[in-house]
Amino acid sequence: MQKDPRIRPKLDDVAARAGVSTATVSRCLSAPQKVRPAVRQRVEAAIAELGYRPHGAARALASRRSHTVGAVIPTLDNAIFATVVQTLQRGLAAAGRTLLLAASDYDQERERAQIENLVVRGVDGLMLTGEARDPALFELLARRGIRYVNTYVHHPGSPHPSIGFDNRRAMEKLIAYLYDLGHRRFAMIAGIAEASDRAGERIEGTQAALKKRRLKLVPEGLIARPYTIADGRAALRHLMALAPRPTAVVCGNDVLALGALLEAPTLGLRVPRDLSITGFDDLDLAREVPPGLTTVHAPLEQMGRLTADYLVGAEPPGDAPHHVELPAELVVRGSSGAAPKG
Amino acid sequence: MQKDPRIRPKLDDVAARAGVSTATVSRCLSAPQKVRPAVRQRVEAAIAELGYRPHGAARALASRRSHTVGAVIPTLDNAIFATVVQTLQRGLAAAGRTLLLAASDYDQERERAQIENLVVRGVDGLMLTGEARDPALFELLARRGIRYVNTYVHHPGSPHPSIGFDNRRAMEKLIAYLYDLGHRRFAMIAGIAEASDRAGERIEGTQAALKKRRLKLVPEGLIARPYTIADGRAALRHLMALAPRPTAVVCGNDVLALGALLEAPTLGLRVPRDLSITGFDDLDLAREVPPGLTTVHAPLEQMGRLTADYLVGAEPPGDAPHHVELPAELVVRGSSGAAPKG
DNA sequence: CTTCGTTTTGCAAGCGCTTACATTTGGATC
DNA sequence: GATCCAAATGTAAGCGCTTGCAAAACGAAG
Repeated sequence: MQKDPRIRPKLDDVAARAGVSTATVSRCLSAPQKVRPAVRQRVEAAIAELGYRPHGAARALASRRSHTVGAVIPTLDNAIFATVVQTLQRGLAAAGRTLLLAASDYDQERERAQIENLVVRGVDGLMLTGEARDPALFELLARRGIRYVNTYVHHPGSPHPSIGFDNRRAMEKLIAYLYDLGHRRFAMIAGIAEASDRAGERIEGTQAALKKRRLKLVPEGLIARPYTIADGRAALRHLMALAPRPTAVVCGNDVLALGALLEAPTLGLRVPRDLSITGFDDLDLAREVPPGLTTVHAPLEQMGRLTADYLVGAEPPGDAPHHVELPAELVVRGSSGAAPKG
Repeated sequence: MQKDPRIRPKLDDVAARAGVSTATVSRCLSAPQKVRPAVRQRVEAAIAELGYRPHGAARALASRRSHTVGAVIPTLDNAIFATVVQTLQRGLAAAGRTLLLAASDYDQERERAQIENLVVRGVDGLMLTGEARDPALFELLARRGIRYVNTYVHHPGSPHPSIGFDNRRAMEKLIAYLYDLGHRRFAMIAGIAEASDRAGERIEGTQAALKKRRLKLVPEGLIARPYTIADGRAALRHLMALAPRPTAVVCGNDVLALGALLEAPTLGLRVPRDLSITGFDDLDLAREVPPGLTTVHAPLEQMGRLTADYLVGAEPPGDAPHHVELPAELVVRGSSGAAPKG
């Protein structure tokens, strides 16, 4: 194989061409202010002429920083993760970092594997989804000095940094609102708690809020389903076959709620007159689909941005773990209203 | 700083502990069948006891392969990219590769920067969106021997590998279908051609198909908009203010079509009786929103899977560029029907 | 023109691993 | 047992860059 120096020139080549040492070229790349303008210009010219591009792995090896951040999310199929990843990626790119993305498909073992993999890849920071995972993983991250943060949750007491919102409290607000509208018979179409601690917290929050009001879900009124519109539809059919029928169906997320909302007419139900339906997340669609979906707004952009800031941040993590609570506000739209009489 | 060997043990430590050379440990990691089971076991025990994890950058530097694949997409905010990235990621993970993700936000300059960045990171392969970009970038990839592929397009004549579908042909099918239903007055709500060659191809495909039938878009009947539901709504209002009114509104993608579909009732229009609306992509929602959106199915999962296979593939790229055409089938649902009389 | 204190530069030792190539080992064969 | 071959293992030279430290260059001050 012919060794053509034009192909993949290295630091040495640039140094030779510019008539300086490799150290100087290296400094031009990572700390330009440390090198005299005249020299820098020569070096930059050499770089441009040779089409030189630094070798990331070599840099990472020598400098012990990869300028890379990892994220492990359940799936990109749901906009709530896609949006956060999108914002995160933007923030990282702006700070010269590259995003390594992994999806766990809601599988604990796969999540572990992905985290390990990202650690091996040398990420400087790591965004995680939720908090439910083997403590050994957190230990691993701590031992390697990798900055990480749990997102989509807010656990002020936890030793692990988090940036997110309080899922339980949001459900409390929602139930309070529906209760004040006169609803007393509640049902819930929830996500799978085993797969997602956020789904679990929303269920718990709902149950706690009801209990506080001396209510509970109607018998068999809690259905847990994965996140698809079809699941939401099917679940609503089930719930509406119960007696007594619930007057309010609280959904663990907007996708399920959308399914319920679309199914209602086919069951001869008018929303919100016969039935109130609520979601969680506030997807774009929640605003668009008639009559508008009452839901809880998940502050996704904020979460992504703050996560990027935190993971890129230089300040050494303080003594207390970093906890940021973002507001998850109730958004009232047309899908909820006064409970039907009787 | 105390040097605790338990923290970040290295290959040497494992080798010492197992009483073998570093070469053997290395082989245990990357070619286990080359080492005798007894020895391998000792090494694996040592690895486990020490909690050893290889150093990705060092591996990449020494082996000249990063086991990393990059993807540059316009945005994750649109499910059509999220789905492909999701599938791609799965395929890569299954092959032991990690995905580096970058979004260009439909900006050429940003795309260039992202590609360069991924090259510097040492990706072994690269998924690109569309084909419209500075040839210098393709040269760069070729020079570095990085395998890449354009997706979402099919350009059999191009020197650059592609895995995707024929956007023009899909529009031809769609127009043929509408024409046969009696439609003669067409309008289009398209994506921005400057930002996306796919959007451009869909416009051209539509215009060509109409021309072939001695038709064209009604005057001022082509509106280009970014991808949001609100844009689709606004665009439909514009189009319906034209005289004569179009009887079929062809949309460049499902999001715009959804907007149009949701706006129609507020304009007093019944779909498909007064107006036919079509989309492109076949999002999950297209099936769910009444009366169902007629659209073109974009084979996203296939595209993601094949892209992963190709980028992971070992066979050296043949002499002819790799081109895979995926079917983009018309999916007829309730939003299209016979043209209204008169 | 010295002398000193600052920058600026260069030198060279790694960073942790892979992999030709050389050497040893373990059997199979005679 | 001796002989030979293939398979297993070890040796050590990098992979391309960063960075602590030393040397040189530069100016300001005397």
